[in-house]
Order: sequence, then C-alpha cells, then structure tokens
Amino acid sequence: MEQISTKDRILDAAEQLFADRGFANTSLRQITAAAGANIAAVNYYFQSKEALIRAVFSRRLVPINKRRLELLDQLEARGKPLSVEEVLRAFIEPVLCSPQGLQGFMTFGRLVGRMYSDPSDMLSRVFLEELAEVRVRFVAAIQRAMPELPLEELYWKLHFAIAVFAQTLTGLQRLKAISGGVCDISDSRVVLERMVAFVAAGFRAPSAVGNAKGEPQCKGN
Amino acid sequence: MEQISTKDRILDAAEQLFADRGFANTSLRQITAAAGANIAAVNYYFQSKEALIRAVFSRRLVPINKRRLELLDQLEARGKPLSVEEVLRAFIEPVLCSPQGLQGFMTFGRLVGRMYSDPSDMLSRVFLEELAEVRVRFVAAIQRAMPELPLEELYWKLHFAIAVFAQTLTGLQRLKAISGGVCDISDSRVVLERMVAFVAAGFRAPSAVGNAKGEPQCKGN
DNA sequence: GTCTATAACCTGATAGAC
DNA sequence: GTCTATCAGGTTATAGAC
Repeated sequence: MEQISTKDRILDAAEQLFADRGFANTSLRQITAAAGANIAAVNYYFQSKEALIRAVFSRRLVPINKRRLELLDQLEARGKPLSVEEVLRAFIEPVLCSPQGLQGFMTFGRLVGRMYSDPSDMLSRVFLEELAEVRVRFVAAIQRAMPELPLEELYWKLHFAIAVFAQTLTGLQRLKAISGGVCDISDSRVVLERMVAFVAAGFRAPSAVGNAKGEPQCKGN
Repeated sequence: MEQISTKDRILDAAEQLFADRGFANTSLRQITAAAGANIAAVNYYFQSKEALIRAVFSRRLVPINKRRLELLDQLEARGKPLSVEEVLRAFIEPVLCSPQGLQGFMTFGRLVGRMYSDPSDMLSRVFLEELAEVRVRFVAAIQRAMPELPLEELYWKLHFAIAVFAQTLTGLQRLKAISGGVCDISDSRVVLERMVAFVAAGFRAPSAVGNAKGEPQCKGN
C-alpha cells in the first residue's frame, strides 16, 4: 500500500521544499534526503534541477489547466452572459480543489506564487508557456463578461488579479500570523470567495486615469 | 563630481542586482564586480551579505516610512473623516516618488516586491520589523476610514492590497510584455491611481463569506 | 535502479600584505 | 581603505561499480 516510486517521492519532496523555501534556496541534496533517495537518482529520472522543477509543475498544472478549460466550456455552453465572478472562479477553483485536499492546495498554491514571483528567466518562461492557452481563453472570457472595459484596463486589472491570487496563496501563513489568528485560513472555499469578491470589485471599479491628472507630487517623473 | 564612495557604489549595485535577480540568485562577487570594487570591500563596510541586504533596504525605507507617516499625519490633522483612497495613497506615494525618479521607483519597487515574497525567514523578519510602526498606524487609519468593516475582513483585504502593490511593482515589465505594449507603465502617477482604484473598490466590496456556503465542490476540504 | 566517489565550480567569509 | 590569496563548505552533475 505504501510503495510509492522513487520518482514520485522525489517529486513530492521537491514540491514541498520548493513551496517552503523557494527554488534557489532548495538543493537537490535536501530534496533527495527528504525523499529517502540518493542524490544521483534525481539525475537518473530527471536530467537536471531545471527539468525537475518543470516536472514538479507540470504534474499539477496540466490537470488544473484541463479542469479550468472544462469549467469555462461549461460556462460558455450555458449560452447566456458570464459574470466576472464566474470566470474568476473557473480560474482558481481547480487550484484550490487539488486532489490532496487542503494540504495540497496550500502547498501547490505556495508553489505557484513562488514561481510567479521568482526572478529567474527560465521560471517565468515556463510559467507563461504553461499558461499560454489558458490565458488566451480567460482573457477572451473576461472581455465577454465586461465588453465595455478597454483592453488596456483589462490587462492592468488582470495583472492585479494574478497578484492577489499568487501572493495570497504564498502568504496565507503570514496572514494568519499578522492578524493574530483572527483570519481563518483553513477553509479553501472561504479563501476562494474572499479573493473573488475583492478582485471582482476591482474589475468593476471605474477607470482611474482621470484622477491621475492631479498635481504631480512626484517631481521629475 | 562623479566621486561616489565605494560603500555607496556597492549599495547601488546591490540594489539593482537584487531587484533584477533576487537575493539568493545574486552573489557578492557579482555585486562588487558591478560596483567596480573588490570582494573584500563588502565585508569591510558591511559584515555579511545579510547585513548588506538590510543596509540596501534601510537606506530607502527609512525616509519612505518617515514620509508615509507625515502624509498620514497631514490627513489626520485635517480633522474630518478619511477615505480609503487617501490612506492608500499616503502608503504608496512615497515609494513611487523616490528621489531617483521613475528609474528609482522601478528599481526599489521591484526590490520591495522581491523582499515581500522571498521565502527566507530572515528577509520576512526584516521586512516586518521595518514596517511595524507604519503597519500599526495604517491599520488604524483604514479602520477609521471604514469603521463598519470587521477586523477579520480588514486583515484579509490588507493582505490583498499588499499583494497588489508588491507584485505590481515587481512585474511591471512583464505586464508591458504580455499586454503587447498596450499598457503604459512609464507614468508612476498613473500606476499609482490604477492600483489605488482597484484596491479601494476591493475594500468596499461586500462581505464574501455568504457565498461560501455553496456546494462544496472541493471534496475533502 | 540504486549506490559511491569524484569532478568542476561557485559561494560567503577572512587573514594579512600594502 | 583596498587588494590578493585562501579557506571551508556548499552546489550541480556525472562516471562507474553493483
């Protein structure tokens, strides 16, 4: 019952450690030690650290992206207009509902956030590649949900939305600590709805460029 | 005219490199090379890499935090109720209006974002310490601006707000690239107002917990 | 498939000459 | 103050035995 392959144990350990400490701060030795495997094994199954990172990601992201597109298909098949909330939910729900339950969503959520904010060129490239199709579909869906929104604003707000999703998941423990335990982070459903409500309101906010004509308090900019 | 001290050249180079590549991915050798200094100099002026990181931060953050509190004092001295927008502006404006103009705001903004999302214990500790006083004051100010907002919700929304600020600044170049140049990131005033409008709308969004009672699509959570 | 041993390299930090 | 030289330890990756 408990026989998980060495390859999977390495993937599991890598996922956990990358989520906890980031990519640059996690060595292959730490991973193989945690996995009860030998340092050479990671090079036998994967060729390099970079390839291992890719594998850790794809393992979760491929089914998540599949589920995202399914949910979007369902929404669109319904025929009638989409709400921003529905589109946003279709995007995040598959992350929160990972097969490992809450524990899994915490781990992979942190991992996604780390990857999104990692400075490495390779990581952002992988991240964007892996999300390319999903991105196109969801941008179109939001455009259909808010046809009056100019494209430039849509991109800005999408940028903000991704920031909320990514940083919220990586920083949940910090939120709990800073709030002195006031914030309950144990129910992924509540986390999802809080994020969606905040972001959807931001999407509906009126254009901000008018305000920017105020006195330029930043001399030189 | 051009004689900047070695210490300052190291700080400048470190700031730029940390912003570009993160902390773990930047070596002291790269920094001293970029600064035209010797590897031993960084250990002469600062004791360790950790101390250098602290110094890079304090140099900018101390005046920024001072200005933040000044702006908040001004708002509160005015006597009458604050709006969320005013409080948020008082928090971010000092970052955007760094003395080095747009270039400086881009660099330090990226740096702040990196620090906020860095996995290292030491960095998050420094970050929170450096922000402790400012945090208390601004939490109180937002509470005064939105007295009806429950404390738990306030913390959640603050978490989202910080995410938007931090990730937006680190990812401005990415936004420009993904949007195909549609998004203009050159005017810090516009960036500020877009962030403030989005976040303020999120703060005013109605509570989301009611929605969370829907069918638990996440089995097991 | 899994191991040991090792290559080749980079890291932060420091001692000591100038 | 600024340099060279070096230390002790970490890293990824690989060759070759079992």
